[in-house]
Amino acid sequence: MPVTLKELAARANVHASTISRVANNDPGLRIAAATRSRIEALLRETGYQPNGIARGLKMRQTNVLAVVIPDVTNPFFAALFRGVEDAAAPRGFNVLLCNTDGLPERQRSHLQSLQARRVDGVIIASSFLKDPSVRELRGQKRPYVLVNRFSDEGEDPFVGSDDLLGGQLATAHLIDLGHTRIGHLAGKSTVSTGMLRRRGYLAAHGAAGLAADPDLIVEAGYTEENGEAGIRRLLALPDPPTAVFAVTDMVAIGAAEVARQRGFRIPEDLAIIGYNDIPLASRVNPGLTTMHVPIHEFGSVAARLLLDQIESDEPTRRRVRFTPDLIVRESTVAGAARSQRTSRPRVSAE
Amino acid sequence: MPVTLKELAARANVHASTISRVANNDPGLRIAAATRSRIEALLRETGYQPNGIARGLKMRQTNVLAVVIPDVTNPFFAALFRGVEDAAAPRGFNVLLCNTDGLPERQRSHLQSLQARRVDGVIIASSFLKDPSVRELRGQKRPYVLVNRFSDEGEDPFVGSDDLLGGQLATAHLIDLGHTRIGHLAGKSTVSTGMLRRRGYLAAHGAAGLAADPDLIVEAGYTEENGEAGIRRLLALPDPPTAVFAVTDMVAIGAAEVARQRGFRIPEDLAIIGYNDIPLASRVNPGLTTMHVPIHEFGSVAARLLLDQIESDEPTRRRVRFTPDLIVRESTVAGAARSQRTSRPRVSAE
DNA sequence: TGCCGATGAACAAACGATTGCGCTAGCCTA
DNA sequence: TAGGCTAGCGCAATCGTTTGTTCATCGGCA
Repeated sequence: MPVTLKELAARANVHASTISRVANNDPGLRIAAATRSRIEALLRETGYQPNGIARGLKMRQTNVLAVVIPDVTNPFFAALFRGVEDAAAPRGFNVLLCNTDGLPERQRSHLQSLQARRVDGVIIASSFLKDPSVRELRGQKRPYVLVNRFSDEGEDPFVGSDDLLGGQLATAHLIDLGHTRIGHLAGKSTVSTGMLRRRGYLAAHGAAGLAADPDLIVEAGYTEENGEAGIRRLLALPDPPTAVFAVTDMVAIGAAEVARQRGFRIPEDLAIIGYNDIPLASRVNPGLTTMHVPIHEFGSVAARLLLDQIESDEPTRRRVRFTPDLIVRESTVAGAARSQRTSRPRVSAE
Repeated sequence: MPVTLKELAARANVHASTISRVANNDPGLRIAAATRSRIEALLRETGYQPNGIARGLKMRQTNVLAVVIPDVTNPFFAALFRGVEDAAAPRGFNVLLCNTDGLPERQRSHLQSLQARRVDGVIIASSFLKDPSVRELRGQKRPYVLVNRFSDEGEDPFVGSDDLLGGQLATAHLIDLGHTRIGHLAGKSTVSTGMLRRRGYLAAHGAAGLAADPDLIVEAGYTEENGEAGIRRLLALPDPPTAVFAVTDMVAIGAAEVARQRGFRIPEDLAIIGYNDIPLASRVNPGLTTMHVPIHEFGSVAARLLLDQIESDEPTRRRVRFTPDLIVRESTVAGAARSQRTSRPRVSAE
């Protein structure tokens, strides 16, 4: 049972408040040197640590952040979380992790629970374009930051990549390689990344004077299984694509696996490009061409945005968008250098 | 600003305590039907949620668990965490995630912070054999469970695999394939998994009447980089091994990568077996032969052990050990069926 | 009519910390 | 010697709940 202020007070023959001031190094504290050293000795001796709960109640601050993601088993979100914790821990914050599996009801119940717990801030990388739970969050005064995906009109604080540009660059890469029938394993149109990357895909076609065949766009999802199912539909087409832009690396990996099982050589018969450059991307065979985004930084920047809001006690509307970067590997260009980065990512913040 | 009991009390013309009893559905509560429905309507209308901090202070329970791991970016620990959360969330618990990067001082500082926060229980998958921070934990009355690695004399509650047997089975597999010079990329001897799997490696040699060459054992570590460095040392030997047992899949993957870069064909020139069967293992090329352990279950069983302790308010000494299972892939047997599981894992609990 | 037992709800004391303010010595000054 | 200043602490309210106890009211019964 940890020691309390009151017990220490009894032992030192002073009032609890005095112990508290000494422990907290109250700057304006006038105290006899003897008393101070007596108390300090006692603090060291007992290894006193203030009860964070009581302190949280009084101070109205818990020093806890929460991260809400679909699934930490997905390397993208694991890296994101590390970014958050690496920025939060040095500033004395612990981080709760909540997995939603992409289910709105789990997201709602997690957010409710977080509100009841009075966490100081929430990072959500799991939101939909029209997301009631995010709307609620806007109503409260609790700081929050959206990561990777944004919601609605985009008035929320946000950290992510320029998905429109990314989708465009990815598709343009395939076009540059001479492909004209390019499939798109798209994300949900209810999710910003899905919508924007798809728009980028279309924009690249437009810019190249290519007509985009609607049949070549299948709304897959974000998981490996989604990629497997999606590529099956594309390959079943009468005139199947020679290249595919997948909305995420996991989708691309699932697609590549199925294609290979069906005897397609990659990239000769089917070129594939993903998005995010998760660690796994450079490790699969063949290495996955993809759009690199600074995942770890997403997390740390989001955390800093949150912490600054908490410390300054005023909300922000800052939106930080990183420019994605094409990484060419063997899944689009046979014999490409593995794992080579073409340039450093740039950042644009508003 | 969320509504408080006192405010509701004023609005309903009753005392705060009455609201509290209604909200908590106090079984022995005698209350006029009219009052009750008036209060219930108010509760619904305002969406009242008790302040978890105040409640935690009074009840001496936070409904928060913590998971302490080296790095969630490692798929093994990500899966472990999911297991914990999947078991904890339905019972109303949230879970803090703490990454230590294997640094004892970060572990200490996290554990201190967790103690100050009065989390209800701690799951540690990052402990050393002689671990001062675990020793401290034993001193407190806070429930804890060690996962995967245990500490000291092994009197702590624990969930993991039978590492001695696992090491033995892995090595025996290589011996069965005809290898006689088998390298071991070992874990730290200060960590239970490292020590036991190494012992299993030696035991398999003994059982087969093979002499184990001490030069073939290099204490590598647990990361991919450790595997890369380790295999370099093994390959630099005058009489290098024809097969390698790596203490974890990540180490095996690092080793395989370097070996392949050096022109070794796997498994023809060098057979490699790992441990844990992380998702990545079936996806690298060639597929990694490994010892399967139920990672997700590690987490969920550990969480249940913890929750049972918390609810019953009495500590446990239960130790649950799963039997690892050989999964043969192409990294030891050319043309082996990918991803095939030989049998269901069995469990032994004490 | 007077007493008693339910009934329905208020009171108040925690839980452990923080913090503005008040109080008591002692010393200095006029 | 009285009044004032200051150093050095203690007091007590507060954060929002929970929960054992007390209190008032009312109906029933003798």
